[in-house]
Amino acid sequence: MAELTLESLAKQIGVSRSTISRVINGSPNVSPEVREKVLKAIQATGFHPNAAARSLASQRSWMIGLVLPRSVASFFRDPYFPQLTQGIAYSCNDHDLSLSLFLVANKKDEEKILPRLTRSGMLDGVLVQSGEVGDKFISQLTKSNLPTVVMGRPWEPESVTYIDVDNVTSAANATRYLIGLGYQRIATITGNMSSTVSIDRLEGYRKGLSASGRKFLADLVAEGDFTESSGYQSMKKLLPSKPDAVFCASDIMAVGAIRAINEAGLTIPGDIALVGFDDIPMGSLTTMQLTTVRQPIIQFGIKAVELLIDLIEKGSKPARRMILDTELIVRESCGAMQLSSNHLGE
Amino acid sequence: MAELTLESLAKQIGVSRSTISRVINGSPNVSPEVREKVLKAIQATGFHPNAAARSLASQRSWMIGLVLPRSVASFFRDPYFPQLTQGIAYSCNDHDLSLSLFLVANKKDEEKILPRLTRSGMLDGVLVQSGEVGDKFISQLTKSNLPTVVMGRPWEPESVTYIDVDNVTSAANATRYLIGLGYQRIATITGNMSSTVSIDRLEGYRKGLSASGRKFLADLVAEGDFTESSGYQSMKKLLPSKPDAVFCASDIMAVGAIRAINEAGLTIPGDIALVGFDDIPMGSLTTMQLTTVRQPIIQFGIKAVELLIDLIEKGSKPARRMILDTELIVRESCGAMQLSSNHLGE
DNA sequence: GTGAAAGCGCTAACAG
DNA sequence: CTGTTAGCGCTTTCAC
Repeated sequence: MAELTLESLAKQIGVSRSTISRVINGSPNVSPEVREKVLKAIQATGFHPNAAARSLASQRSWMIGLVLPRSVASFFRDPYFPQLTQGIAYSCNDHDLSLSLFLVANKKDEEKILPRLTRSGMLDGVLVQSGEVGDKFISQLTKSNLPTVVMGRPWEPESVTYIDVDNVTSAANATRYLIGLGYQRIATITGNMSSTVSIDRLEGYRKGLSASGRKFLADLVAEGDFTESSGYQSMKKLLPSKPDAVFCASDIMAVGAIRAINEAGLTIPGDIALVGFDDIPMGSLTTMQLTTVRQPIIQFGIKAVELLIDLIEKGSKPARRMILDTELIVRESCGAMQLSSNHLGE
Repeated sequence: MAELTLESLAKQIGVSRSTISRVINGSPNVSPEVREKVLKAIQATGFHPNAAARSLASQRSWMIGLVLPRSVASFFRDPYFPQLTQGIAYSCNDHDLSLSLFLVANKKDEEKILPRLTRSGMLDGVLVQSGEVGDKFISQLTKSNLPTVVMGRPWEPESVTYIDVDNVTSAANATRYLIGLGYQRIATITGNMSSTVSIDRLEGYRKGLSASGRKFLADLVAEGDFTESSGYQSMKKLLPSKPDAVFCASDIMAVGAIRAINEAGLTIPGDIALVGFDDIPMGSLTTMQLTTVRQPIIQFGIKAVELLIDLIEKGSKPARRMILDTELIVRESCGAMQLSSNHLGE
């Protein structure tokens, strides 16, 4: 088949290429009859405008990037990220955007990818996962002219647009909930403390304690790194301190903690109560019904895309901030089910 | 800062834009001195060519697509896919390609995405995950002019390029291995039989049985769908038939089977031996050391990208076919460890 | 070895 | 409401 272009199509149906361009781009300045005729021709020929030519002329690519910096190496270990990616991808479909995925493996990738992102005009904007404190790569991105939405609180939030959940309040609420259930020695397993999300959740844990007049005890805190095995190791470190409850900064670490608790011959929630964070689908991970702070992961992705679209269309300034709500989902592992039956309807 | 283009850069350093283009694209027809000067200027200014202009002129986008059809809904449930994606993304980085991700959620997405894929010139080629038998979307893709590599055996393999592991032989070997260990009633949990991979692994199971003169018994076969819960349900269905070993078509279904076996008060491998497929990282899934058929998932992604590059550069014809090897990883769940200590070094 | 010139296929003023 | 025209920033002949 001959190359199908605006020009050739235009000749076929006897209009100018501008007219076809107008109907494709939804311009109101086309008469109904002509629009009908053009639409029919497009349908019949299966014409689709050339993306490169379109981008070049309009200075818009209709493509956004999803960037996972090197510091987010756990990326495809934690079910959180695949879910997030799914939310983002579906949202892109709904908005007729294409999604480009950049997984940064190493320093060399960073150097190759950064200029491609910021200077090639390939993308209208990017979504980048907040990584470690001090990550140069992310700050170079936010300082560039490319519309950028950071997912998770950035290290230096000044004048950068980001979306996050309220980790501090969520963690404080979870901790206070455990206190309310009567637990005395509430421990926490944190993520790696080089990330803002871990800092925030630990901060929430502290606040939850102090709001109820409890002391913060260093030997009831263990640092993990958002992997299952770190949850397991951290729990083993905590056991000698005899906690009767543990707030885990992620579900996947809670799964590791469960393993350590079981191995020690202890029961949940009888000996140790547990609360996680995320509410990832646990079907395959453990049979324990985990009480957890639910993050609206899919929604997070959807909102992130919409925030980015807003940035692209209305400019990056002023920086915007969107904080999504979480919800404490009470299940077996915190022991509340045994104390009351009020929550059984969950 | 003023817009940086080939033209403006050329003026700055007193050469023509063709010359700069030549050094960027590695043409040999540039004198060493000029090349040096240009390189320095590019370095200093951080110049990066505009992607759209480049694509338009060269008819190449240096971008490939990863397409996950609707029929692969389990996508972000099974750890297999995130790993595969990672392999593909890293390989793209190495080859200076960009990766575009298309997750098809529904019929409407299919209709919107297909023409964008095949007619917009946005992509140099696509990788598509083989889905259900009869998937129209996939066959439209393979019949288009867009270079396409199918991952997994396609429904109609004639003249389509694909990459796969030898599922039939792998499953047959696993089955024969169980026979060799002395098991008498070997069952299997399959994936959804609408997919070629499930068909192939069941076929291998049959071949493994018949190669040893065993009969194929319908009540020792249960159909799952590659989810953990389907593994659990399938195992429950199989229990009344008293199998002493089970070959599971995926690790994630094996995890479900383990759960069902444990719930029934039976032990592994004492009462029932188990072999899985994939060799996904099980850290967080179960404490059982699962014997399994290892697929080289990351390698699969890397090779798929290289196959696609070959198609793009040398044309889609003739169709190519690449079959990767698997390896049986012997661990506790098949009972071999108790029979001999030869494999302990694994 | 280097520069000039002709597009690549589209959008977006600008006329009419 | 529609057509004409001038680019968007690059690659790629073609001369020199």
